[in-house]
Amino acid sequence: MTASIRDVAEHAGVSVGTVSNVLNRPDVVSAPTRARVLGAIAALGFVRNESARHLRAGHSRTVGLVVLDIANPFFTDVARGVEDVVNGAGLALILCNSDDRPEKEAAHLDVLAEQRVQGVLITPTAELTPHLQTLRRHGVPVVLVDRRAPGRDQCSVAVDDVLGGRLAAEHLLERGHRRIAFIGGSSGLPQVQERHAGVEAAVREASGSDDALLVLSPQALTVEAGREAAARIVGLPASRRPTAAVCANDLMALGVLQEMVRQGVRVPDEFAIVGYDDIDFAAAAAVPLTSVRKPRQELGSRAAQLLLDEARGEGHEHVQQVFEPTLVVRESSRVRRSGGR
Amino acid sequence: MTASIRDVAEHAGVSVGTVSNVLNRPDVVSAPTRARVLGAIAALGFVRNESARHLRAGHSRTVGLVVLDIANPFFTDVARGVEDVVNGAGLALILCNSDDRPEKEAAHLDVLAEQRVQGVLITPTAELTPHLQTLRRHGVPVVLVDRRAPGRDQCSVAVDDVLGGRLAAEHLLERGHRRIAFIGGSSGLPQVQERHAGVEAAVREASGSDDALLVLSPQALTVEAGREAAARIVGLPASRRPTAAVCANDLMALGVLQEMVRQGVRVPDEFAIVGYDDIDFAAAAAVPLTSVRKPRQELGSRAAQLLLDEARGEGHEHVQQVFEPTLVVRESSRVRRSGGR
DNA sequence: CCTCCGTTGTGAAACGATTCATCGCACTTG
DNA sequence: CAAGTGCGATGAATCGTTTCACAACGGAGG
Repeated sequence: MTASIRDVAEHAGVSVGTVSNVLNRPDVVSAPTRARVLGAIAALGFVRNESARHLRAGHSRTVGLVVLDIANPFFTDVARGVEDVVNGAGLALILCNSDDRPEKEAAHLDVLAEQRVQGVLITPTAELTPHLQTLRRHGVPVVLVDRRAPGRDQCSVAVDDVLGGRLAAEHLLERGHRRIAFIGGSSGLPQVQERHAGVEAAVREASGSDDALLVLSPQALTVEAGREAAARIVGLPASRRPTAAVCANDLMALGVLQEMVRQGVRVPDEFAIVGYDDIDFAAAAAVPLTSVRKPRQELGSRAAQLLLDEARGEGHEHVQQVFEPTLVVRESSRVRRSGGR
Repeated sequence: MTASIRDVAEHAGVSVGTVSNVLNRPDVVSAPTRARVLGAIAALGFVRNESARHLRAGHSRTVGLVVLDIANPFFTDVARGVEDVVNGAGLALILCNSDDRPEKEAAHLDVLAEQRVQGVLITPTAELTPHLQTLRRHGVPVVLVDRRAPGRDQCSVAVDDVLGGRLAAEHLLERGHRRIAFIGGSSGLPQVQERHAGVEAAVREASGSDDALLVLSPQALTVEAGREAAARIVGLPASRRPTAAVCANDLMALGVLQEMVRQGVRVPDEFAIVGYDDIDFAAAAAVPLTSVRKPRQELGSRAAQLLLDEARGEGHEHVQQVFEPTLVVRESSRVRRSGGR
């Protein structure tokens, strides 16, 4: 169907080696020959077969990125950062979505392994999945994104989520909130656990115990889950009901906000909300969301740079980079309250 | 580095052909041999080289999707629909982002052509780019997404955007709005032009002329562009200022809403807003957005099905499918007004 | 005992691009 | 004039997998 390098050679009256030279080192080919070959390429509409190149070269020109939720703008922002760097290096990006499900993640990793990608960027569902281990044992560079590497033998680009959780909780405590909810998730993502730990530490320091902290763990980190969590909070007796929540991400925070508004609970007067990630939509919400900001795009671009460096080989040193999050205060937590109930 | 089929053959004491048979038609291999080969595969951690398979087979196991804006949830929803179908068929998806820039689109298409993808799903920046033409001439199936094919010789999955624009405008006209803005974009996307046409037709039918329609065309279809457009509207003298806007997509609508709120213009009382796409965030906005709903995920899954059918060959018939949009009314246009001043 | 047949397994020939040792040729130089 | 030099172009080998014609072998049937 498609013209091969042999067809081009024939059409131009040269050998395949010469065509390849025109493609890869034009300087060693004389001008007239080069012109003839280029003419043949144009005439036949020749397009290089990447698989053949790859097979011969031993390494492909693609990189894989596996995210937890493609519908979460946090990850599309990360993906943008990755894409810029990867495309800039002349490579193609295969973007995969695991939906926080280990089976889907495993399937994607299998495909990426078969494609012989130069490396994999991943926010994994679990710490050390067998598929990830296998990949690394095969010498495929793997960089963890938004997740700290457990050891020094691997690159990672993460955010200090304990600090993030602490920032969020301290902010609410300062505003006088005494009963706080942490709305996390049940899948056990370390990011969520760390945020939880930060919140817990802050609450404990402020109140001496963590009775003041209510922990909810819906299944997923989605808007829908946030709505459900809010409904449960509203259903609590007033004496035990928290007056504010730290959410594991902005999607949940938006869900909480929606449900609170729907139920007639005034935000932030009756209930304050702090989100996490500071996606663009946080600022556009019904009540603009206070959120913990992470350098989303930079997370992606830095991770991609580390991956490319590792893939290039030659004295690569593993880096476990940790960014510091900052708190962006908006309406959803603005009003000062006068101490507990 | 990685074990090849030859290593496996050696390790199992059989020929490469037999290993291949174990992989591709296990039934023709005797049970004991099969077991030995599978043992060797496990022992060596053998992973098929997809490029070599592809090279031999003549066709790859990947599909490309090129979207206009990966940060727009509309497209991530479409991508989800595509992914489900494509992965379900055992293929991998290469997701690319053109940012509505022809050069980026062209670069992505080049890469996809070199990868010899089975087909391309694309929301193109322009009608008939040379790169798309070339791709099709090479026999690569191309399905247009959210864009009607110009002829019958190609599959497409689109939405009737003229109707969508009309629904939005008629809704506002019914509510008594007499001066309406259409906030589109300058890049000339047909989708936007059609929405514009629908709005214009409705306004003309209602008022006999289209003096009542103010058209703004910021550069991009983003939140930021929406904010700028809103600022311009607020800056108009009251006598010429529209009382409502139809936006080319929800991102812009969110931007318009944000700026209006910031400037103290009450929505919907002083200014009504209708968005387009009905992304999930539309319902979570400061003032929940009225929007024109499209079957986002279905758009993707249907397009992917058509692509796979075409790629399979054998009596494929091109389909130009058009979905009907519906209007979802929310707060941002709820209040009835008493006719223009 | 010979032939035929079915079952397993073999090995070489592709697929398309790259690489590299080699060759032809024109020119320079001693 | 012979030898040396350097530029351009050549073509065979190679990457890993699949495919397919064919071989080896054991058993059944005549």
